[in-house]
Formats: sequence, structure tokens, C-alpha cells
Amino acid sequence: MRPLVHPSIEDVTVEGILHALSDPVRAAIYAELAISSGATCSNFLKISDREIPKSTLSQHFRALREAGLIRSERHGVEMRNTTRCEEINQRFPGLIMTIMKAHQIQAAERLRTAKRKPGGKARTA
Amino acid sequence: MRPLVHPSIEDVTVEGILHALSDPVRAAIYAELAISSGATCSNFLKISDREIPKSTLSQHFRALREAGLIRSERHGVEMRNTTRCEEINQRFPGLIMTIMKAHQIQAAERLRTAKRKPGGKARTA
DNA sequence: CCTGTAGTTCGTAACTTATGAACTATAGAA
DNA sequence: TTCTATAGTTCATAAGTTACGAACTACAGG
Repeated sequence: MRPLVHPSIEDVTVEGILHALSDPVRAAIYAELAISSGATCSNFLKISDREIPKSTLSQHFRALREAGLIRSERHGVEMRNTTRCEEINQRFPGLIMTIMKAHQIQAAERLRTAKRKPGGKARTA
Repeated sequence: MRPLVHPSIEDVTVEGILHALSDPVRAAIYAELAISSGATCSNFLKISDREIPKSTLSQHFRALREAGLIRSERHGVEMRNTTRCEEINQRFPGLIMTIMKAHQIQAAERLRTAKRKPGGKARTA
């Protein structure tokens, strides 16, 4: 089994970070990890009311890891994941925090909108 | 020819913004537009030392437009593009600015690294 | 060594993106 | 009005990426 890849901080790119966090599932995982550090992969088999298959989750963790957003370490049979936010914040000040904040704002807004028109989804096509 | 789509600001999503700006060509276009407002599509046929085909450019502009990042208006035979940064900044404070700043930091760093090892590209695979 | 749990890899189907060729839209000249 | 040039869009398709089930590896505890 190929060893885990963790890019060194100089190899972390903005494109990579943005791409990784542009997926709602990955953004949710990352947000959760930022709070409950050390969570394992299968803590996320259910996230934001959605079932995610194990293989898909594994790929998402790989994407986060190879973008340099998280660090994963094997502990016995499971994988402990932690964010690399301090390092990234050194290199790109405020980036992660601002993105997470924006995701929060959006989530809050969605809650409010959902209450008004449940199940709705408008488009100005 | 189908009319231009500009999502209303409430329909703009963080995922959409991140995805749009996670492409280096689109990030470069957006950065340029943020300075020289009103630029046209073909002002970017050459960007960051790369030739971009017209059809590809057109798609990139569409991506930026449909993510809500820019506004495009026909003026005679050409298209004038402007950023929607004020609107977005209202909704997601600091998001765009921080991302552009991070891109700048990275570009500056790349210049420095390029001087040291010209043509190089390392990986911690 | 057997079993269970945690996660990875592989193959493939579904989706996305890049691009050349052909098209539409507009301005200005003949 | 028609002709020509310029700016940009659309379409078809090839190339690349992503999702996910099935089969696998890795480790812990009987």
C-alpha cells in the first residue's frame, strides 16, 4: 500500500487549496476537523445529512491531504486526521479562516431560506 | 444566441467562487479585471506566458460569470467585463480579497524560486 | 491463524473541461 | 444593402477527473 503523501508547505498551492475546499463534502470535513481534531475517516460516513460511501470518503481525505490541508497518521487500525491550518496561515494569512467563515455565512443563510420555502431552489436562469 | 446569465447575489455560492478561482487562468483573468476594469475577452488571448484559444477563453469567462464573479455587457462588437467584488464582499466579507492576496504571495514566491532553480519543479511524492 | 474494523485500491461509468471548426452578432466600408 | 472584418459563442469530441462498488491490505485482539 503506497505511503501517505504530505506535500511540504512550500509545495502547497492556492489553486490546490481552493479546489479542495470547493467541494461541499470536503469543506464540511475540513470544517469539522478544524474543531474536533484527530477525527477518523469513518466519523464522516454521514455528513450534512448525506451518506458518503467509504471509498469516496477515502478519496476526499486523499484530496485534502495532497492539497496540504490536513495531516493523516495511522494509529493502530484507524487514521487520525488534523488540519495544517497554522502552517497554511503562515504562508497565506487569513485564507483558510476567511473561506471557513464564508462557508458558515452561507450555511446560516441556507437554514433561514429553508425555513421560508422548504425544499425550494430558485434560479435566475 | 442564448442571453448572458448573471446569478443574483443571493444565488452566488462559496463553492462556486472557490471552484472558479481554483483555475490559474481564471484567477489571472479575475486579478487583471480587478485592476483594469472593463477589459474585453480577447485582451486575454495571451496570459501569464500562455496562449489561450478563443473558445477556451469564452468558456472561462462564462465560468466566472456564472459563478457570479464578473458582469459582462456587450458594447458593440465586444464584451466589457467588470468584477462584482463589492456585492460579493458584502455577502462574504474579505473572501475575494484574501484569495487574491494569497495568489499574489504565491506568484511572488514563484518568481524568487524560478531565479534560483530555473525550469525546476520538485515534488515530495 | 481467524475474525472484525478501518481504510485503500482498482475498474468503470458518469461527469467536466479543452479545443478546433463552424457559427452569430455587430460595425463600418463600398 | 451587401460585403468584410472583428469579437465572441456554440457544438462535437477527445482528454481528463470524479464517484462508487467490489475486492483488497493493514492492524488489533482473541
